Amino acid sequence: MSKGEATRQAVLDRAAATASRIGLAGLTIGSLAADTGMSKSGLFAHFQSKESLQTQVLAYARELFSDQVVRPALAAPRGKARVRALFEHWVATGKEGGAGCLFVSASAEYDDQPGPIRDQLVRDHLDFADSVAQMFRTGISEGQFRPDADPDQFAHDLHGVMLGFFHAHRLLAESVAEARTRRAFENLLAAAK
Amino acid sequence: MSKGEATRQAVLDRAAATASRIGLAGLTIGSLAADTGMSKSGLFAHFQSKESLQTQVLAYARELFSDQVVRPALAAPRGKARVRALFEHWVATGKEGGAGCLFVSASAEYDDQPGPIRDQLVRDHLDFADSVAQMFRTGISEGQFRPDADPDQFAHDLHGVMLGFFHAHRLLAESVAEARTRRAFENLLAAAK
DNA sequence: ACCAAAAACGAACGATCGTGCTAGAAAGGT
DNA sequence: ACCTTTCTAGCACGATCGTTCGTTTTTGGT
Repeated sequence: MSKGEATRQAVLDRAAATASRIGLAGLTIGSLAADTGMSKSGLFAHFQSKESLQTQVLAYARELFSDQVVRPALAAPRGKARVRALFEHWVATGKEGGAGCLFVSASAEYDDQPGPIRDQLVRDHLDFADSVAQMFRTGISEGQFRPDADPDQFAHDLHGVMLGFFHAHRLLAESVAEARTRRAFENLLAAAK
Repeated sequence: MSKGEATRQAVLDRAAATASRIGLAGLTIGSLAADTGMSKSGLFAHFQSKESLQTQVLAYARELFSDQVVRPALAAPRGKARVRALFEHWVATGKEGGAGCLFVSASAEYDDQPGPIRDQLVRDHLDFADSVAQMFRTGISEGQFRPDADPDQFAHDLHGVMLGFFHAHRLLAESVAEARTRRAFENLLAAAK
């Protein structure tokens, strides 16, 4: 990996961490340069514009999320166990301000602002929702879920459960957030069997 | 109502609308002044600081939300009907970018930034969650919900359902968002009976 | 060791940010 | 109709925003 690519990755890593705290729109070339010990112009040269920086942060976060949540789940046995593994890894990232948080806050920030950032968020979400639905579908064909259950509805519902988790855990710092989320998830699974 | 108070309200109304689109942190004295046809300093004089403006916008949005969602629900017969009315009005505000959206995006924005704004968001949410739980509790004593159901868990779950709705409706503009949300809500009610 | 290419820097730009200060316009009670 | 209070505009400030440009340093292949 070339030197330039290495620093680009380092910047993106730091940017993703910052963005999951103060939001993707709150990112600033200046403060990001200060964080990484670079000059503003030196950092800027790696990205052609601020918007490009933001979309690259998003792409970087998606890779992170895939590594931390999706791929580990795919390692679990297909069907219900895989859905459960997905949930567990998803919760785990949420507890430590991982990549999941970035998508939650970014989605809320850009849900009404057309442009490439929003487009990318939409694409990523649809992709991920499809993956979830597919995992659930496999559970149906394995006979672990009711055959008349709706995979897309399950993906939607699970997403709502996770949004509720992020809200309760990060905003309210409720110690019960995880317990409530687990109950909600189990209820979801129970309703599908 | 004095002239000053009238313009203050007008500014807050416009600010709330803008904030529900681009976020509470995205508010700007300058652009807000341009929107309302005032000078920057003339507008600023009504609020002592930007942060004060933001907290006042939040307070204004809470009144709006109470008027549009909570109070109409309280007009419905107690118990399950009231919970259902709450849900209906909640969905209605979400469909037209009302006050509910502001809280969703603001919560995501400030969930990791300590300060008065976050504090106010937490207070408002706890208050509202208590109201929801209380409505549900009444449903229990009316015999419409299982006596061993957990009112706080219900409030948490319903909130998750609504977050899922806002996400699907506003980000993805899914036409099925409302239908999925209704199904999720009915499942929640069914599980409580 | 040389040298082209890549990477980082420093300075500067116009714009806009939030925030004061001061003078004038409007409002409203008398 | 006056006078005090309230409201609004104009102007300026330091800071920071994203971005450009020219120069200097570093890198890595030969």
